[in-house]
Amino acid sequence: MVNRNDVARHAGVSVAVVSYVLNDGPRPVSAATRAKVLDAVRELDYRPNRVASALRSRRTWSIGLVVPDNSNPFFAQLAHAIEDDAFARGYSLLLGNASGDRAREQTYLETFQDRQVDGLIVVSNRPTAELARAVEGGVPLVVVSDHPVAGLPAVSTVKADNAGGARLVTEHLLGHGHRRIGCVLGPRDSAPSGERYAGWRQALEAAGVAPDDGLVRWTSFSRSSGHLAGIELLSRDEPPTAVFAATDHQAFGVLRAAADLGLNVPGDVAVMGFDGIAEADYSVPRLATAKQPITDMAARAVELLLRERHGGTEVHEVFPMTLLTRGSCGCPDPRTTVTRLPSP
Amino acid sequence: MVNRNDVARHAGVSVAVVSYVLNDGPRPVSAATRAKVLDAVRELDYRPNRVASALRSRRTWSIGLVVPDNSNPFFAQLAHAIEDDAFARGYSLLLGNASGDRAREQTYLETFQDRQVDGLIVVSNRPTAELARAVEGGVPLVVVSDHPVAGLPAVSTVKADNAGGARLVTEHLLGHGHRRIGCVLGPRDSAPSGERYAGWRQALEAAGVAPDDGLVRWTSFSRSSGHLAGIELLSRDEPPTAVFAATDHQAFGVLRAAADLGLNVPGDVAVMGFDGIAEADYSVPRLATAKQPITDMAARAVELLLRERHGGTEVHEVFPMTLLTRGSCGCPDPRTTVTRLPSP
DNA sequence: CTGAAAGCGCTAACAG
DNA sequence: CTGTTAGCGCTTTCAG
Repeated sequence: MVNRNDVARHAGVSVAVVSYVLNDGPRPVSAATRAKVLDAVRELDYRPNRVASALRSRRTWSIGLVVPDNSNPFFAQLAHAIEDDAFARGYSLLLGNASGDRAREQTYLETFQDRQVDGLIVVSNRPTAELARAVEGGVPLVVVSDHPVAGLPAVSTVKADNAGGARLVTEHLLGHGHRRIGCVLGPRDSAPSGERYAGWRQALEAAGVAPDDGLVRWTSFSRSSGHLAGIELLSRDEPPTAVFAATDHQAFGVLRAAADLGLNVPGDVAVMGFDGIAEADYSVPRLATAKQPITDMAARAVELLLRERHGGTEVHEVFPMTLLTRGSCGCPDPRTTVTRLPSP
Repeated sequence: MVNRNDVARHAGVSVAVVSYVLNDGPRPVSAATRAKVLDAVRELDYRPNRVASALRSRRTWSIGLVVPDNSNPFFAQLAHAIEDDAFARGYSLLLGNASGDRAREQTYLETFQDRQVDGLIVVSNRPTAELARAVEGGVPLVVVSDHPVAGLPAVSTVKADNAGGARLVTEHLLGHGHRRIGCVLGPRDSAPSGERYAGWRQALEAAGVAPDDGLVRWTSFSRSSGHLAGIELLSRDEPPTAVFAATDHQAFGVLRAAADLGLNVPGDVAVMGFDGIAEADYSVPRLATAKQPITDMAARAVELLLRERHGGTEVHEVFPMTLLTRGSCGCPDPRTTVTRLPSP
């Protein structure tokens, strides 16, 4: 493999000059010398070894991303958005799935630090404080989707307004005239889950409807859990007339449950989700939901992460959610009526 | 940061011994010395710098994965499966999205090599030969989902039996009595797309039905393209009574198109997809499809990649597909009939 | 403006 | 069984 010494020899300059040219500094180089070096680089097809560069400069130009499960569309879309930003800034992305395994998540936190990543973005069920403890080495860390706790180490966080989003959804269902609104949540110890539950309660109470915990299901954030919870709720003697699911994934499960029970959505039961993943626009009926501004959150997470290199102070950002009304909540579905196209 | 010198000093041994202990070789170490070293490691909370180790040993314990789009469930599930295998073997995964941009894909191929990955797995629309050219540095490469071309450099490939899968699907629709079977494909220059088209033709011809290219739509592998193609096909004067879509994503678009046109699936039109992504089991109706053995393919890709380190010869593997019949093709949906559960 | 030289932290001969 | 030492390829200070 051709290395920097070969280039220096070929160009008839010292190895330092090759660095100066390639890194545009830290010392200036005359135009003539620069040209000689660039020619040599081209002729030898030289590509700097980023590992050696990282060792010396203490900068790997890589960031680590740990998510619960990259095949869950919400995390997938978040990961893609983060990768976009990282790529634009010249960083590469190391991706790890916790896969519901604390030990595995911990291993990734450690191995990414051992690999000297320039920063770590973590999406986790674990409280931020616990994650911060795992990152004592001084690697910048940004936590996505958990809430900050007072008196933490310098960890920035980025999350959506979970309670506000849940209120938006619940208020919208109330607006459709529903009073018995079921609520499918994630695990009890998940912070986002608790906040979405709170939003559901707040909206009901504000409307003078007593929240009925018999209509609440604490389960896990998956389609199958949503399906099961949906079957349970919709099989009650007095079933809810609408269901709010804490993730779009769970809402898909509820849509399935309704179909399994021969119920029409939104006629017999309205369904709304949470997250605003892209696939929500392609279910039948289309899934009404509240959208997290995924790309904005991703952009901010990367920005905060890289800013911390320069010793910024930590920031806790909460992003507002947007209501997306579609067929499943009882709103007219804009594209449901399609004029028949002429055959080509 | 505590480094290996600190450990050696603390343990009262030489730096070499620290290496021998931590790497379990290449020289043996007495039990007593080993204990001293391990104690020092624990007391100092020492973690080896993997960058330095990589520079010296020429092994990064990382592999690069380039996919078109990690938020597409098929690639997401493939990436997850690959990450699982990599993790189990102690490798970390660098993930890059080509995002439909040749230049970006090329940049990733290069930057991952510059980062000295131990291997590269690429899923791409570009022909394998072209990818192989981008990887001259001798980095092991495995291409997923494209077909091999004779006379290539040593590149192993892994793919599903696209034509066979398409035949399975088409034969199944024929078995349901359909004769006018539409076909929604990806881009014309995509090899998998061409093979799925061939499978559709073969099945029709074998059944004595003349393939009608008026029922074929070459488009892109997305939900929206599937939707548009579905609207077109189903709005014809003589619409197909069944549609085979070359990806599940496209099939979701076709399901939407049917709903938009007020058509019942499978009553008015049967729909089948291709890929077997997890979400196909949660659409309404459930999407019948042919499943690629994603985890097997991922496992094999990683295995071939790492085997090449030891100078194996290239292999081209084709994985068989499995038919998954569900409500959308006209088969009874096992879980459609659910006994009402008693209220809790 | 350019060159020489000292490492970054680790591995693995080679020597004892 | 253990210690010494020469780098891996690069960056950057310090001299010239």
